[in-house]
Amino acid sequence: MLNPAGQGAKTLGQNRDDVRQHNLSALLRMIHQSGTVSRSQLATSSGLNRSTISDLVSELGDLGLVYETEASATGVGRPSLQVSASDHVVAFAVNTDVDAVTVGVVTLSGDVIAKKRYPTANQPTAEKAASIAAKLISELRADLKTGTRIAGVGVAVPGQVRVVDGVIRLAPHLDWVEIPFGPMLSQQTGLPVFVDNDASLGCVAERIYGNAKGFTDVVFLFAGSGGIGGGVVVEGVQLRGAAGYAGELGHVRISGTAVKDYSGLEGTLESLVRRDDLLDVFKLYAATDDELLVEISRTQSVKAVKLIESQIDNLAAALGNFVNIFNPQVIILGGFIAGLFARDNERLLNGLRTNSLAAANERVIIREGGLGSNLLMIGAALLPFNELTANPSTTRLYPAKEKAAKS
Amino acid sequence: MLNPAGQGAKTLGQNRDDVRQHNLSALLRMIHQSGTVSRSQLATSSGLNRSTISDLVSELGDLGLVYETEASATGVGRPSLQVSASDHVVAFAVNTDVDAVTVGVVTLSGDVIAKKRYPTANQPTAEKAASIAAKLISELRADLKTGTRIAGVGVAVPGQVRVVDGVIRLAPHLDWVEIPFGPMLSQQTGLPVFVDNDASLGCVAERIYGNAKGFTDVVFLFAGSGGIGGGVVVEGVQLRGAAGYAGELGHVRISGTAVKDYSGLEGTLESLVRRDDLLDVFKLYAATDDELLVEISRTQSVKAVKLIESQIDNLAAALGNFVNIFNPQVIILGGFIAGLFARDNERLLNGLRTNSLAAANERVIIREGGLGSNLLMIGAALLPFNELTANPSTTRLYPAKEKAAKS
DNA sequence: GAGGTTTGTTGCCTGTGACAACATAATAGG
DNA sequence: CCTATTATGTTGTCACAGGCAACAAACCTC
Repeated sequence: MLNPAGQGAKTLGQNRDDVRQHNLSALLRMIHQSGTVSRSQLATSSGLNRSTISDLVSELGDLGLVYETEASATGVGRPSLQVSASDHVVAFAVNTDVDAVTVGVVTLSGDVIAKKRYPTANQPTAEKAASIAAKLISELRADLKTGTRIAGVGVAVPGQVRVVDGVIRLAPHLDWVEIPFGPMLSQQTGLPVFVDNDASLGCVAERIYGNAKGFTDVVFLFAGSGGIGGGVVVEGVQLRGAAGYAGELGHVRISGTAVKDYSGLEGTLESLVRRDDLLDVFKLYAATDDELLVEISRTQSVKAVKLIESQIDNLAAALGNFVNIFNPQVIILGGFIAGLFARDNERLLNGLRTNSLAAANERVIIREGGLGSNLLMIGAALLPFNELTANPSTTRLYPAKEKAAKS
Repeated sequence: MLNPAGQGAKTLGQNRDDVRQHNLSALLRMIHQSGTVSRSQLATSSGLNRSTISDLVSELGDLGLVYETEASATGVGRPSLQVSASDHVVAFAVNTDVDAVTVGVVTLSGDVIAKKRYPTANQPTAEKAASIAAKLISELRADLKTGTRIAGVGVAVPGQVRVVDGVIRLAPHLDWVEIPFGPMLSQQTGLPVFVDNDASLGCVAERIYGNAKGFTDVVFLFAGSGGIGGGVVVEGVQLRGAAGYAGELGHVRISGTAVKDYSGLEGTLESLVRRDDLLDVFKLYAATDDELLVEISRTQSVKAVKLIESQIDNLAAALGNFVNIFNPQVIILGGFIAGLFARDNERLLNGLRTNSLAAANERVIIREGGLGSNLLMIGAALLPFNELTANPSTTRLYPAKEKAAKS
């Protein structure tokens, strides 16, 4: 080995077989992210020859991952065939939250075709959550159309996840510590399971299907009942860090105050911009996000306005940090902080400007998220689909009916 | 185009000719970063066949970029040929600082074989700095051995740089705003010029040649007379951001205090950990870094110790943020903050732990930089060399004697 | 010196994508 | 309705890069 810390995987040489795999993978990724693309678009985007595209697409078709349809003509010349991702290839998306376990079925074409939510009284234990998830997956699996094939399971967890082996290191709101959730669920379902942080997955989902679509440098911030999570995409690549814990944007310190957040850190964004404070001032208890957003947008109460302004200022300070650090093209806000932005975007933008360097902030766009309640379903499903698109011809797919499953 | 914001360059298809270029590039990069590698190491690291390595290396040899030597035997079996980066291929490294312009000559093998420093009374104007740099380059170029070829010029600037076109957006300590420094210097030297932020280059240099060698996730923090700069490497790739302004770690806000830094931002790391404050407390004026480091390490003055501890605490808060955000394997400190760490590493490590999440901080290593005064020379030279290693067979090299230069 | 081991070299082979020529399907214009 | 034009799909051929096997070379051990 040249390097002590395991570098080199990126600069490896490329033997001849890899080219085909690389190209298959590149095409499938384009098709997956776009849903439907014409062959000619594939050719121009990839730089590959028409004949090569033809060959590769037919191989993807043979693998059952895509299908072609004839398009109605739009201009001169022979109309190009439309290539679409198959909706007979699906992934299960799991979200373990404080008050429920949700499982969805997402097609390779990007649609959420089924979703089941299983409410839990308190925070479930990891074992409980895993068995609920396995049960829901089993039910949903039984309902799948014959011939449907399954790429795997993606799990979105509000906490820090060691991505390589699917171990949840710490999910503070669920009170889970060092849980091998991936292996647990894999054993119960017989499917490959991938686990990642919920906000990171939300970020990737927004980048591919949502309001950050097409951007290469994205900062995503999601505020829910469990604090503030973040995700970052840098030059089109998800920021994971050495072990996969990167992107904990809610725990960034912006103040010297001694207020602590859920993880015991002081003066962090999460400790200063709290959903509960808003609920308090509105005298709302157990409100949905929609109700909260309505209150934020219409309140005239002096006290509430003051709180909102203070939260906006703190949010601006944090966003300023992120702009200085990442120089993103777009910042996506989700949850109630999107409401703060909607309430007074001028104040947030001005605050952002005073808290960051002009060169970095001058082109930043701030937007609300665009995927709504399906955000985490789509994000989680991307995990198995990414595996599939990376290795289209070698990734194993699993049948809908479990009896046929064997290694 | 599939995407509105110009993605896709990464997922492009790969036509057949690219494979050769990719492999040539991969091999040259390995050789460049290691200085000397055996052919068998190249084969195992790259996964390419012996015969292919032989072919590719001989092509690199024909290009004059590498040469082979026979190694003394170390074990059983036929000894493998050693492949070394040529020291007849050089790059000029330029550092424009507040008090001097420095130009060095760096070989592809990684040695700084010449260096000239031209002190300036005050901050030079950009025009002045460019003409000084051009003059030094011309002198150094005349002294080069015949047959030496030049890859280009790399410039390290303490400020924000738009990397794509070499425009310095803002260098506060030099008082430069919106300066097309790259084009200016390119015109005067007739050589391709690449410009980047000094701390970012320092980070990359430390990662390839210094104390972060072999790590893939690195946070670099450098504190000099002009404030605190930072650089980040994520999964082996330099963090640049959308326009190349990312990594401004010195301007990260960690406190609500109203102290402003050089760029007018409040409560930032740079505003709270100041070199001038240390000089004040030691009653040192215009001290070198070495003198300052000695004082930091040996002082017993209560006032000084208090200041040092406060700076360590603030530094720890900032490092905690970076750990939460990037989850790095190693943090490299340069300048006087390395002295703070050396003075009381326990305090810094404890502070880091209380300011970051356990999962992310548990494996972080903190080290001082290892490249000393050559840091920026090596870092800046990497810019033209990276261009060369990316395209070994198509990058044009320039002769040592200027008269032979023609487009 | 014989045998084992690792590496460099040579010649041949395979697979992959480029390319050109042709076929096909649309629009534009008379 | 027919032709010209444009854009795309299809087919067969070709060039070229890297794999592979066999051999040669250089080292170690016994």
